[in-house]
Amino acid sequence: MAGKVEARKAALRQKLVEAAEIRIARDGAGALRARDLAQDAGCAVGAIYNVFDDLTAIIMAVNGRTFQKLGAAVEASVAGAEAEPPSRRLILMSNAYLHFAVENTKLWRAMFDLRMAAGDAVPEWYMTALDDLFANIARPVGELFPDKDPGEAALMVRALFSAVHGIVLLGLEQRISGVPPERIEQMIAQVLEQIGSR
Amino acid sequence: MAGKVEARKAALRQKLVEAAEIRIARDGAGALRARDLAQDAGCAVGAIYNVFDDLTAIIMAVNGRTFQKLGAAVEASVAGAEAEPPSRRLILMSNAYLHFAVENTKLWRAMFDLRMAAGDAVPEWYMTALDDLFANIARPVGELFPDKDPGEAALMVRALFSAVHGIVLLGLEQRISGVPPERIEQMIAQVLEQIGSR
DNA sequence: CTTTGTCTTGAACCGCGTTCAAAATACAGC
DNA sequence: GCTGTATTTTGAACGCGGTTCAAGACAAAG
Repeated sequence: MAGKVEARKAALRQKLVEAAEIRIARDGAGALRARDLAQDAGCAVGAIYNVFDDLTAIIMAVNGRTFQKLGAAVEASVAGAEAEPPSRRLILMSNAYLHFAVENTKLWRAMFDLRMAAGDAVPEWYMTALDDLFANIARPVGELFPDKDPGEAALMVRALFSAVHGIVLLGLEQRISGVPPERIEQMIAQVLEQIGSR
Repeated sequence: MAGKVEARKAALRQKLVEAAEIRIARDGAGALRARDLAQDAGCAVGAIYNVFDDLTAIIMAVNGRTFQKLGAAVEASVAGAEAEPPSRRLILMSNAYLHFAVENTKLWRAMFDLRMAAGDAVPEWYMTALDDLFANIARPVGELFPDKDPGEAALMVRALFSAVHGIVLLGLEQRISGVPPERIEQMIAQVLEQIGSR
């Protein structure tokens, strides 16, 4: 039976990622414990390290899945809305981002909490997913500012994404704004409408 | 000699906070070690706990000082610029915020990294410092939108702060934008100018 | 069936926040 | 001062948690 080991490894990988996803979603990435994970996956603690370099590698794997879902949610929010004005589409995407963050707070946080270990090579899937997300934002931005050169437009795309991210981040943080999601929607709309109607 | 103990305690408090500030500024809050701190302050590990509840309390104390400095830097950036148009003043404050973050990255990060332990009472100094900061932002916002009611204006203030915070945060993060500070200034200006000139 | 290389196991290692019993120190009453 | 009591300071020890590693289990080849 050749390849049995490979299959075992792959199965363990998947079980570990699934267990980690459940635990992160419930308790946050900071509460993830190797021993709990091993128990969930029905393996020894040491086995984890045959399949992943360390715990952060598992969190990264979970983050990959989260990023996929986030991208899909944002993309879906403007599917079939091509006729809407560009600023409206920006607001739709931002609200999709907000709602994803509200409904998957712990998983969403895990994506940004993880301090990248000493700048060693951002994973390729990360850059791809990010580029996809930015491409969606770039379309309405291009319509709003047709005279901007590509470099400036790219900067604007990042600026808008970061701005919305900031509003969602601090809006969900108790100590800074601590306001209900409807208020956060208002904040996003206030800012983006100003930009759209200049 | 009554009160000798108090004096000792106060001196230890200060030495610990100073040592912690130096270490956080250099290595980040995550690298703060109780044993290192005790050595820096010339006391036993246990002594730390006679003076602070735990390590996060020390980080909080450092954050308090950082917040003071940040507030002062932002306020100074618009001192004597009352004649400038409001959107220009918003940009001045944002750039001050950016430069503070660039020059004190680790200390600035520490303020936001600290997960507030289960929502138990945000410290009073925190709310005060935040309100002071928001008051500075509220002035130009009030001039830009004189017709907005107070509630909406307050929301706008928070939205703008959060947006700028987001741009600075992700701008300094390698994996998302990873652009030089001048570009971050451009991003802020792009967004705020759109808002100012509606 | 034996050999050899690989996988799996979980006890052990180590770093680190925090605690606590013992030693040191401060203070009050004489 | 001196002695007894209370408080503070000490640092070794505790507990937790990520990671390692020597020993046993297992798979593939001869």
